[in-house]
Amino acid sequence: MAATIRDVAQASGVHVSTVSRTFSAPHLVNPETRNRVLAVAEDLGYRPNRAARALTTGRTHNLGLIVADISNPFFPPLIKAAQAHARLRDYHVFVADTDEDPQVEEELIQTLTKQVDGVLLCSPRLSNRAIEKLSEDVPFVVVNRRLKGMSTVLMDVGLGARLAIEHLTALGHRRIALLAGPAGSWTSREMSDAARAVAGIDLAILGPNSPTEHGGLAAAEAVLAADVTAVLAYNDLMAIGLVEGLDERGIEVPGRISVVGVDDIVSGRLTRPKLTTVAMPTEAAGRTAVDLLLQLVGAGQTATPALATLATHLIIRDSTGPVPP
Amino acid sequence: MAATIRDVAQASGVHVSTVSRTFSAPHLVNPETRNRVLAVAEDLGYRPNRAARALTTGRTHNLGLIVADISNPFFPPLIKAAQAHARLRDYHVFVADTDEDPQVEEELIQTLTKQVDGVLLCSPRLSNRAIEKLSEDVPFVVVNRRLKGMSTVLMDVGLGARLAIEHLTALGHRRIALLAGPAGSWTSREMSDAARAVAGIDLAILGPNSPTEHGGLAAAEAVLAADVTAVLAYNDLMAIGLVEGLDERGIEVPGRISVVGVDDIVSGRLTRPKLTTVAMPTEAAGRTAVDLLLQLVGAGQTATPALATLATHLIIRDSTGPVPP
DNA sequence: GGAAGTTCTGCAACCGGTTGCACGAAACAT
DNA sequence: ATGTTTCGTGCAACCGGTTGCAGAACTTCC
Repeated sequence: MAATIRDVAQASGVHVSTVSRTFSAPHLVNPETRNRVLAVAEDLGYRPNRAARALTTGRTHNLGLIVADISNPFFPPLIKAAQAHARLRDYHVFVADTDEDPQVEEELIQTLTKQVDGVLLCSPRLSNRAIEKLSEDVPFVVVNRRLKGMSTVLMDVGLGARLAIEHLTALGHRRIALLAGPAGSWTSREMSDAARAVAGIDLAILGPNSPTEHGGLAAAEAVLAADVTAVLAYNDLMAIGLVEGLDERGIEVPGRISVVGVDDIVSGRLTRPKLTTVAMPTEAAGRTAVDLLLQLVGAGQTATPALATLATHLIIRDSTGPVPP
Repeated sequence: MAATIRDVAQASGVHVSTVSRTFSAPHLVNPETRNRVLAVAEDLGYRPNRAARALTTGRTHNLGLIVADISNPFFPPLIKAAQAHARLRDYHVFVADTDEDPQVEEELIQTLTKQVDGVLLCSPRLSNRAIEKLSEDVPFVVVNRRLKGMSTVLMDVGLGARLAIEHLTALGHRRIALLAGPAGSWTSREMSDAARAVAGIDLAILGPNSPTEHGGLAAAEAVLAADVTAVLAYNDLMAIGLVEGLDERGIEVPGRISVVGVDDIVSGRLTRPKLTTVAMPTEAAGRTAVDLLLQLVGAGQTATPALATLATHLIIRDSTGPVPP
């Protein structure tokens, strides 16, 4: 089997504690000894066993990352960035998918708790109370949900919504629909609040809707009934679905109706017309979340929760145009 | 801190070993005692510490899942399925992204080795020799690469390529280009072998190319130079990029050139024209891989490597049409 | 030359579980 | 009544590291 610390100790004629220190506190051991130990360790292919180390130190050097749906194209860049960033700091990442089920989410967190130093919760579906309860056991960073007393990374989707609406009003649109997301989504509420705050427009809020292509497709009828010239959708998938639905009914985008999405997923750049959208700083969010979490982990219970708000920006492509005459 | 096995033992007036058995070998303990212990455990919120358990049993109940690029839309469904399937069997999954870098891949596997019972390697970029070497330390299942003596899940992309080519020939195409993927990709070689085996066509193999939208875009010129009427691309991303590149040059798809992709990613259903493509059984692959891996883990070194080949099928949409006159 | 530091290493307990072994009590057979 | 099983539980060693404490060897300073 794989070499243990005792094999190395024996082979290099020192006590196990010296070998241990060679790896976890090198400055405490004589350079000469250290080199000898390192040489032997290298020779035997020894690598410290993280699970064993975790047992005494209480630090697993693992993080948990929980998302509602890995297949939603919004998440992979975040996961990727978080994972890469964590790796640089010598942390591994468990990724778990809750399938949008709060029950699963809770179980997952509970079984993961003992194995990680902290958990990244992305767009959680759990209630605030449940999250607060669970956070007694393990540090959390929440992404895309405001939760007092907890470290949080927010993407300023309110800003994005305002930019989008302003872009539309600049094009002459006055009657605008907001295609809302799932009920209870923080993001969705944030968007409608921001949109309502823009003066001089006539806003129709439609929803809640499923945050998928299909949800957008299904909403086409409601959009037409609302008699608007422009739509801001909860996310790109819905926007794409909506364009499809409008197309089926012979409504041109952006000729008759302009459409704006949110997320800037890859697909949005590939559809015709190319989607005007609010770009989310997902990679930055992943990295920031890991930073905040490690900060929390390092600080122990004395931690002050931090709040990071990341700016969003509007990407103007081909799905928006001047209001028809 | 969280309750340990000793807390439970004390509170229920039995020895720690009895508590341990209550969880890991219930049949060995008197039902009455067991219930008492369980009640106390429940009361104290006790959950067994997996890391500690791993130390003695040698089973971590964790799996590693290594992919080249989480952001490539081909992977998330596989990750999702694998992760969900593993969870049902009480396994957690580390997901790591190598950024297509063999070096990173190797390091990742090495640091993960001690923490997992087995590793799922998806479309590895490492050399066969390196993989064989690493497999001495931990069981592997390789997805999308044939490796003798190792458990393997293959998606029959050769079949897919043949179906695609036959579809094209049925439409009258004779001069067909194959847009290859990265050098050293098993999938890519498999596709060209299968394509070459189809009689009666004039096949141009173009590549290697980067397996991204940009790679497809960049290949547009080469495709035109090859003077073909149809193209089979290594994957959907490239196919979409290619359609884009052709469009920029005023070449209609499928009017002048037909294009077929591989993977059936969501984006392919959203582009205009909708992409004809070879659908890959990614979810099934994820589940099968987990099954094979756990089988291997259970069997110890006596394991016989297994090979699972999953069928692919062709989805005909709008990017292919009859050969132009 | 002796006291007071430094620096390095060893000892042993500990982290939170698991498990082979032994032993006492109850159940069964003779 | 005695001998043999079976069952349930306790004991203690062990998994592979970490770490507080103690002491040996070597400096440094008066």
